[in-house]
Amino acid sequence: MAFFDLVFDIPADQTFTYRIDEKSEASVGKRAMVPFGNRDCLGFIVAERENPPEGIEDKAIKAIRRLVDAEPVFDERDFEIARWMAGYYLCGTGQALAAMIPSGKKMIHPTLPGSDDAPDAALEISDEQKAALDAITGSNSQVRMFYLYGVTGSGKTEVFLRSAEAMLKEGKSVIYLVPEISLTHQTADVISKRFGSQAATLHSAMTPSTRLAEWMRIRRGEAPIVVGPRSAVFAPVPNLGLVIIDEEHDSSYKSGNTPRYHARQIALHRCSKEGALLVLGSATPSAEAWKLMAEGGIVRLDLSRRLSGGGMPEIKPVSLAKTEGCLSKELKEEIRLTAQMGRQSILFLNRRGFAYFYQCPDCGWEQTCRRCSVSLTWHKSRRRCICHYCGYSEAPPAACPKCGSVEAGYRGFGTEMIEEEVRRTFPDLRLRRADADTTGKRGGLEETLSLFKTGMIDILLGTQMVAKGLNFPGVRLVGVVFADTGLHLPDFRAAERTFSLIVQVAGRAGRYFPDGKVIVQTLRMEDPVITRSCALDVEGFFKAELNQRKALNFPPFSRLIRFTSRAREERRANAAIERLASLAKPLIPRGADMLGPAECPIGVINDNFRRQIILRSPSMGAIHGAARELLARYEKGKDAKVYLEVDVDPVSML
DNA sequence: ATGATGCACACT
DNA sequence: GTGTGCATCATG
Repeated sequence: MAFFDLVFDIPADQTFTYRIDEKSEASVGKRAMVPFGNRDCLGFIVAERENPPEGIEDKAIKAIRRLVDAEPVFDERDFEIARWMAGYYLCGTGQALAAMIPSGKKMIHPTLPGSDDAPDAALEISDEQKAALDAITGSNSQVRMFYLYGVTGSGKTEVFLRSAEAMLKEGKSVIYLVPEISLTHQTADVISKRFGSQAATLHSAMTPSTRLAEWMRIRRGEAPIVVGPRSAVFAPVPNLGLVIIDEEHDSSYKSGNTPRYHARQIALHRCSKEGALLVLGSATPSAEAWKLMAEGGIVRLDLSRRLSGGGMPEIKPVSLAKTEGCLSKELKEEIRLTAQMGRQSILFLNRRGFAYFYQCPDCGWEQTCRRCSVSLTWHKSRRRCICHYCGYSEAPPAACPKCGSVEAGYRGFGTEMIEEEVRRTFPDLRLRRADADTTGKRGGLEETLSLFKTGMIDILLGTQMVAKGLNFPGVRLVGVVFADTGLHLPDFRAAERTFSLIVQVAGRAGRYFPDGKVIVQTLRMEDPVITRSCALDVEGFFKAELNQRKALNFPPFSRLIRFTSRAREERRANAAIERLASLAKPLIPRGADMLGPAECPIGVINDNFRRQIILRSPSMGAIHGAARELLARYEKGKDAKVYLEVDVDPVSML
């Protein structure tokens, strides 16, 4: 008789012991179906033991029903990552393992795409690219982190690829992360083509069984380069030498459900544990990365020039003040002109408007919280403007305090509304909308994009997702319909995201049509976020933004852990967060503080009321213990019908 | 997470 | 005296 400890995909961090006949194939690293409570559950075998644990009768030990895997799917290194994740992200070890390992049961081998014939003839690379490559490949053991900072089209990808090649030559493995695969498909294809069958791709579109087959191929060392979205950071490559994170600023690297890990954080941990190099890259780094570069923790490698020699398109901020509807005179003229030239326009709405905000339509002034620097959200029911970080609220002003306008009121902006106006203004032009509503059906986006590519559409109107569709030669004009939308979000990263988005849009636009034009509509002509993004002044933006963050003690100058209570009934959500807050108070260490309790920026989602507290501290170490203890104490007398969510290093604060 | 179990109040 | 709803508890 042999005994094994298993963990499950449940929040409780506890191992359970099972028995099995001696002759069986059970071993650490395999998964097994076992009776758990009343039902059968998939568990991860994490340890073997001689005897059942103390205090548990032999007859209480159940037998493993059957083994799922013929060979182990995880090893000691994976398990270490899982334990670290459980500690860092305050989840169960089993939950961490479940997030890492593809859920497939049997392995279905994917049909290998393409063949590995001749890689493209070696292109010449620029001096800058060469310098960057040399820095990376020649890095001594001291320097482990690099950032390829450069505009779209400056040849980051080629440097990434060559760094990877150099690493493979040394017999080491590479993990190459790209943002959500659905829209970065081509990137992944380019990479896997270049490396032929040496590359494994871990799509989110693959079935779990196919993914598991790839996972095992990677683990056997048959694919030393792995390309994929955030979950690929767990790829079980032997002898990891390099992790590349392309478009490092992209928020899809942060998981949206438990465990809410950030691929960058996991990569950091893996690289230091496994002695690998970390190379990040973007034209618009995250504030975290920028600060690290400034401090020298990450070596910044600049790619300042566009390879094709093309310049940037003209980026013109245009005021929306005193504009009826949502299309300025300039934008209308440019749309008309573009159509006359037989070319295409993209109208870009940077976010689906959700929140009503209190704002002056004449000068763009709006209420912000003095302590948190976020916009106050207008609450119609309470007739107050409320800060979602600290709960501060004030009455809406009768007139704009800045320009005296009495037109101030709440307003929103939606794609439907814009669509209608564009159709009305340009009845002769073919318009197509691409957003979550219209692409919900399978292939919707693909179809729209291919119609657009073949010139069957004159104007493409859409959200985030069309930003990636900018690589069409027929496009001349990009209009950012309302750049301020993102700025209204009650999130301390609002400015960063808005800035990043505009620069990205402009960058992509310029890559393919340097003769083109970008119009950025705004009510805040003098807002530094708008002016700096239109001037592509990344340095200037971060200088100001980091000063601001420092003054207000937000990341990257502090670390956050956010607790959210969620309940059908408002009073339950309130009671839970109040209790949590009072439990938290005595646990807060010196130098740390607590924000809230307050309503979440989106106070109700799906008929669930949401409340939050945020623990903040200069270092994660200082609040980790407190958060752990808080969770333990809270769970003791946990509130009924209330769900508690924990988010370490939250990215979206909504 | 998830489902069994035990308890309170309601109603045939 | 049984039935329904919800809170509590344990899962090996």
